[in-house]
Amino acid sequence: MASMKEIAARCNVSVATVSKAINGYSDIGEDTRNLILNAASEMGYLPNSSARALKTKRSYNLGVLFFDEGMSGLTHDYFNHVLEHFRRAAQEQGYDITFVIGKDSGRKMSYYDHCRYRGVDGVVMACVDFYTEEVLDLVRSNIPLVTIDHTFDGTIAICSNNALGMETLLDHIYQKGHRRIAYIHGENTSVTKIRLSSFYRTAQSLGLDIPEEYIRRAAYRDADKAAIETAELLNLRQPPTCILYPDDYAAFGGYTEIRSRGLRIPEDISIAGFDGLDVARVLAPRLTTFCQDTASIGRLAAEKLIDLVENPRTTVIDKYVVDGTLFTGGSVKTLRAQT
Amino acid sequence: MASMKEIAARCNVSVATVSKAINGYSDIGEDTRNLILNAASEMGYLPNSSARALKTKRSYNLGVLFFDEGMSGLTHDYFNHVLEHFRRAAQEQGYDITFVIGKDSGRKMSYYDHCRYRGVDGVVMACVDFYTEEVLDLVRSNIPLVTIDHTFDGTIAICSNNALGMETLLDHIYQKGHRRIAYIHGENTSVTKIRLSSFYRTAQSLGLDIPEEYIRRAAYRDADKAAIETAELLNLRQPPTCILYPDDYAAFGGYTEIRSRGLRIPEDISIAGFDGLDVARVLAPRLTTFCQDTASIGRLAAEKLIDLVENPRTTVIDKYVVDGTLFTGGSVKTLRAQT
DNA sequence: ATAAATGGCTAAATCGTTTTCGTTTTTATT
DNA sequence: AATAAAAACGAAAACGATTTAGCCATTTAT
Repeated sequence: MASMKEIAARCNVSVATVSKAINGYSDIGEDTRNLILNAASEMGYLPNSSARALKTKRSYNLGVLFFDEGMSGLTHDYFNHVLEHFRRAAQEQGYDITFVIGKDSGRKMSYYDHCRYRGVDGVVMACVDFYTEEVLDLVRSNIPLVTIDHTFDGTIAICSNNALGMETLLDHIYQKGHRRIAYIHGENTSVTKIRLSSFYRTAQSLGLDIPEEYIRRAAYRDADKAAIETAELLNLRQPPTCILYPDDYAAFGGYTEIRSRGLRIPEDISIAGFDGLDVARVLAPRLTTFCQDTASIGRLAAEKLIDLVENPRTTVIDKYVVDGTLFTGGSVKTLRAQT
Repeated sequence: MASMKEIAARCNVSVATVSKAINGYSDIGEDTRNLILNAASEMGYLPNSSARALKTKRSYNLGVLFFDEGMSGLTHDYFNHVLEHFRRAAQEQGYDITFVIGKDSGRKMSYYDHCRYRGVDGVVMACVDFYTEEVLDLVRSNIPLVTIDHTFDGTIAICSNNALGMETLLDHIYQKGHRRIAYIHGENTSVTKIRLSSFYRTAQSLGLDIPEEYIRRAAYRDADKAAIETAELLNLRQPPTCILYPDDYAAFGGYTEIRSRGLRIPEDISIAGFDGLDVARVLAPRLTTFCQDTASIGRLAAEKLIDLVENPRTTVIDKYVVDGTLFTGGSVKTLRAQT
């Protein structure tokens, strides 16, 4: 309500002086500054973010771009954990966030246009299909960008260490004595590719032979599909002794299918998830899974993005890899070594 | 990049004319309008939201205020479902959303100040502690407001029909033959109060006698506490035959505790949840629960808030109650009637 | 033929800041 | 005492839109 103009009038100074006093410029006398600051707080002055943004071209707003196969948006477990920490870190530094949508959401504006329209200072993007024209337009623009779990040339990337996760998980299972290990992987994203290749690489270095029929596919968080694929695996003449799932939630589909056949976990078959979200904690036996460090990922993304916004560089090739940790539940049985 | 000024220059008209042409005013000739519109799209014109907001005092931004005991934020299952639909509905109508934070988040600005600073056109609030001074300042302000699952005088409220939910659930369980029914309720919020009183009311109308020791407390989504309370209930000399939980996730704590004692669900004891979120779907047996209609709640909140923003009224006392539906899983056993 | 109404357009003020470039006054330097 | 330098402040333009009031030229009514 109260503007600089009113403060200026009250203090008999110009609005330029008010602006400088409030923004801590050095060419304002001690006494006038105090006069102005007191008046400002008495009058409940707040800067007008629109006016400021208009003039400075800095909105203190960060765009969040998220799009996944299932259109789950904020209900996406992994993403909302990352985003929650991103939001906190951003807001601690005075940045608010805005959800960027594109034509897929029925609007005429593209992602890039939406960003321009709102004047966001930077954008974080996650889990989208990274290769549509609309996304690439944004990537090629001069808007500071941080990608999560994907690497573009010339952008900052924050990546969960999926390769390590898969390696750790598989190694753990191997150490427990398992040799027939199946992997139901997720949709065709860069994350999945990394996990899959890590799976093969680790298997090879362990000397494991993974029959092709042990590799199957179910979408992220699709428990029903996971159950179906589990059934397929169990029906094999030589079923696996352990099944890996794309995420903890999908692993539930496994629990269901396995138990509906009267089999027990882990006595009759072992399973493991990926993500380490809350759901993994509540099952009995607890699910062995690889916990991604969503807090660090979100926070780091915010910090690096803000740093890029405030210290523009022409070329950026930073990639930060965030490690996770293995959570050992009771869903993987210790077998005596057998080949 | 391209501003109205540039379009005006290119078309040899004034910027006023450009503005009117773009905003569909009637006093612009057919031909000039087309000229301008073509130039605008060729030049990739986009309105500048800051400039527009500065002049019109309408930001097309809606504030989202959410605060819960556990600081779960976007990871809160019920809330993120509601919010996802709120966001979609809002963005369909050209509104973006901004997370409003207050002093609790370590910033110097209060909720109200944050709203003023960003010039949000309206605010939706949910699941916060509705009676802090900071929140009340916002409620008493002249910013259009919609509350979710809480009623203030003079604001629009969108409420999930928790009373119906509890009644439906309890009635269902009663019909299944249960008479000794325990209820582990959530934290002390208005929602919990409604459910609790509905529980008592329904119990009374069914002629049920609920011993005080059957009523216990665990925070929302606190599976561990729920497990502890479950243990207490099972240790009673006269344990219940069915236990109600504050939410589906908490019910998991029940599964765990119950099974760790070698008891079976529902053969030895029945349980039911509340919320009907995805997690309820993946357990075996599926959890009987009351599904809140988060999609309708979120969408309705957006529609009503935007309507209020665009059609200001001085007094508002609307309350919309959104019904949910019972999901009958296999977690409640049919007993032969016994008193 | 004149007055009134209409259509099509513009000038200019305004929203609330930031920022450049002065100007004035004071203080330091020689 | 003259000059230079520093300190404190202000005028005004600019950011990109919206909107009011008015102007001019036609058209229509009288």
